Amino acid sequence: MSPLVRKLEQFVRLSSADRACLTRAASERLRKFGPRVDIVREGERPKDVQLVVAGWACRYKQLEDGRRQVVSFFLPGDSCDLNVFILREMDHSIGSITDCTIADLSRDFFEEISVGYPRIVTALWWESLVDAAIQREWTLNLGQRTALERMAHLLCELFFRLRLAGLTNGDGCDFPLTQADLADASGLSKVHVNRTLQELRSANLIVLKGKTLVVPDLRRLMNAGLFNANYLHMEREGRQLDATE
Amino acid sequence: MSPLVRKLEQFVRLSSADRACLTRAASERLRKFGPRVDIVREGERPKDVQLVVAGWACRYKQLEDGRRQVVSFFLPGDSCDLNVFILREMDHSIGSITDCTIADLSRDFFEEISVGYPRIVTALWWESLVDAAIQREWTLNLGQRTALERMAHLLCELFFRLRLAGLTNGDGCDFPLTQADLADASGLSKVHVNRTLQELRSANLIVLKGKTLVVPDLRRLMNAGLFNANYLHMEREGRQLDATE
DNA sequence: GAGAGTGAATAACATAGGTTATTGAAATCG
DNA sequence: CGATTTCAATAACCTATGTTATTCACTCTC
Repeated sequence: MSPLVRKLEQFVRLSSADRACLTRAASERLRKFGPRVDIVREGERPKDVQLVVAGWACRYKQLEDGRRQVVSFFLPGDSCDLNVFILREMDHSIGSITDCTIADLSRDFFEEISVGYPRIVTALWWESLVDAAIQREWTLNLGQRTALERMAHLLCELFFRLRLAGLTNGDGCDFPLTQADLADASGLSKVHVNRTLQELRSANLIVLKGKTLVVPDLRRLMNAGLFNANYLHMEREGRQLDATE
Repeated sequence: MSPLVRKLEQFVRLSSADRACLTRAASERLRKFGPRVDIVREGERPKDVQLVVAGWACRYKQLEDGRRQVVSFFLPGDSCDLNVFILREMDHSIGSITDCTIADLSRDFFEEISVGYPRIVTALWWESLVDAAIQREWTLNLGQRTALERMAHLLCELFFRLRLAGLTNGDGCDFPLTQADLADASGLSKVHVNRTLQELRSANLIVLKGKTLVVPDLRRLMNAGLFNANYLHMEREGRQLDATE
């Protein structure tokens, strides 16, 4: 099952027609990108909604003097704002981190689902509300948490989101971010990210080596990051996920 | 003309029926709140969409140890996320800053406009995309800008948004935020907010006294805050606003 | 109109995190 | 396979911002 379907099913029960519709959307109009290239650039007119079918990407904003902030990560199954096409120009860029496969979803696709696939519409609404909640949480993260808390929080969030998309194996996951990426996302310097990761390692909160992250005890990492998963809204009426599901 | 209508008309041309519909929505189911009280609390089930008819409010998140982050401000005419009612619980609180009048917009209202008022739907889409863009800009603000830039940027944003809603007079506006509010919003300490405001004052970038803000030269304040208004998407096809309109 | 509370200003001092530079180990490449 | 680039680690030093405390000016209230 694709990460997208898997993720959306955490919130809405989808029919097999729904799943087929999503699978089709994620297999047409594909574009492939190498690592660390721009997929969409600030200032361009948004034409489609981008769905990440495979690979990691990020949204980022940059100041004239080069300071750069990653404002969110795209994991497989994530897409950018619905309905962006009503805007005149992008206020941020989207860049790949790893090799990426992107599906472009047209305006027509959204018109199609809005008449024939109400559950998909609900699921996409849910996704966009979660995206907004994540962005608020990042504001809290950058504004209030210390370097150690901030890094622990970020790693928790990524781990939860990967797990939701079915991309973890046990307590580990692929982790292609460099320390420079983490610095851009956390508002810390590269050097301090390094120090902070050392600290997390020596407390046995993470094992991060090569491009693999292992979280031996998620509860402890959550505590270190003051992480409360409520903002990810991983619930469907009538059931709940707990941290270990 | 109400701040809401005035703001939405910056983006979409509304008919008089559209305007009447919005005006009606903003006059039914009103609740009044005193200053500095909670309007919605984290953990509650969202039942309606809140529209601020009058007064200033904010969204905020708090850590267990009391650290508090204001993640956005609500000015008159602003509303919280569309479709929140599909979520089970709020991941943040909404609190008043001044005396506030809030209109509760029901699910039914949104169903009504989605069949009969397509321009309002487009306008609300635009608003929610702008909200998302503002939240990303705050992420950049907290992650990369220095204290001085950050404060200048925040003041620029508020000034632009107030002007869009018709709530400025010339180069001045009401400004009910305390230095503690600014601290919670900017991730700085109260003391440093004070220092930073002094600095902005002595550079003649702002005149802030009592509950009034005057921006003698908006261009200069924008430069100081590395402020680029593109993320507010204040444009309608076929026309543009410039900084002085 | 004295007392209580809130918001702003300022000072003295402390520290978390930034900066610059160097080195080594892996990837990547021609 | 050696050359080049990228990424991670570490050290020495620095500064922007935080902390704690005090005072002053208002405004509210009884």
